[in-house]
Amino acid sequence: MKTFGLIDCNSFYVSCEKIFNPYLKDKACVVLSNNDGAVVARDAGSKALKIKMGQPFFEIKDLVDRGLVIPCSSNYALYQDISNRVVKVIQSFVPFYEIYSIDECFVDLTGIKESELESLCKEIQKKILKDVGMPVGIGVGRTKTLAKLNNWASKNWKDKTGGVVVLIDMERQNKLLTFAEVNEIWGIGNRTTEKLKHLKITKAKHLADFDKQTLRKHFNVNIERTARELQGTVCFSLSEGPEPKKNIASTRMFGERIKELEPLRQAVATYAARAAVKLRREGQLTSCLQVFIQTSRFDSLPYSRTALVPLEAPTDDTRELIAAAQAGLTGIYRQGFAYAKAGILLSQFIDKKGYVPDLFAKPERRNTDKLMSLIDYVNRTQGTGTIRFAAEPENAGWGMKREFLSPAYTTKWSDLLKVRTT
DNA sequence: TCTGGGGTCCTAGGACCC
DNA sequence: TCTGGGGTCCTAGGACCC
Repeated sequence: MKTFGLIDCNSFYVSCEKIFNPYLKDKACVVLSNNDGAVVARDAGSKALKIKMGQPFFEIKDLVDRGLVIPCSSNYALYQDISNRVVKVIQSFVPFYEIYSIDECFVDLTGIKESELESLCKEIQKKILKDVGMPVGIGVGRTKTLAKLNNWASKNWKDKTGGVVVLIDMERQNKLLTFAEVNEIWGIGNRTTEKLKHLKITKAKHLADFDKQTLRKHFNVNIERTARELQGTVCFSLSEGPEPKKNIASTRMFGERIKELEPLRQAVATYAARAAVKLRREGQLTSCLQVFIQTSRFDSLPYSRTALVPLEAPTDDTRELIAAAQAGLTGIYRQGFAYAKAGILLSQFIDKKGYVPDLFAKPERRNTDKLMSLIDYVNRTQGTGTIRFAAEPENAGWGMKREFLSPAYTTKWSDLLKVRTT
């Protein structure tokens, strides 16, 4: 029998901001998306103010102006660093874990006595809070789906549970399943919840008990697996070590609308360069690049096109990707629209190790690796943007708006927190 | 005026093959 | 009037996740 745990940071982005800014501690606080467009993270205080996930900033601006809620622009460098620190603590307790997202981590607790699980979890929780300053909730169950649901319970009944819910005994687990709505289950979204209603499935327990054949026929194999997991049968196992990515995207809304081709060419080049860095970090070559541009989906006259640019040979060379992106853009750009967003998608990867170049490959490719790894090295150690391609502008008018940005407390010497002693 | 970004997996259907 | 069967591969679109 297996035992899984899920460790999940509470209001992760907001908690990161609060670690370094004690002023925020007792305030209601939200973190905004790129361009300060919408709310992407809320703490208990902002939830109490009925601020919703994804709510546009202008709708809560009034609350901000009245000082009832403090906004922060998103600061991903900070969040990633805090995330790494949390994982480090987890590592020191558990050898087998899966980093599921920036704020969640599955752990394999198989073999630990049922009577000891709760105290172990409390200890992990305490240590993460003490060493990193991050509050977490922990759910433990017989499958990943159950661990996730128990984690939800740990947050939903935080006061009663202290943020730790361990359910190994299936009778007790089933009690929770009769309480929990079906849309609280991992893998069951809005659409599926609506469809399940027609089958009179509204609680987690209904789904667990439902005929698996019928589920598979009406939905798909994953819904069937989810239902089995609710009964305690392991269908999803821990995947250790990150799988190689199958797609890489780099997309952004612009800080302001763009009408002309030239700034679009710059934007697309900038995103292509960013995607290329991710690609090289993965050790992959791409054979296909997609570039898209779109107006706002709220526009009365929307326009959205994607160009698919096959590459002559698999590559991770920024120069080739920029050229491909701009060539694709030329084909889809139409005058007369106010573009709000553009992006690059890379797909169809080949592992770089073991790739044998085509007999007819262009000879200049030979310089690629040295040049690219030098650029990556300089940018990694001296700061992003130290070396740019000419196609990428230094300061673009359409660049990101981040009005409420916190300092890079942990990743930039100049932003280090200062402590004054008097 | 102002509405996120980056992923994964599954399925249906078309193209193509023998 | 009649019009194979079975297989693979690829893509677009849908649904989900954080």
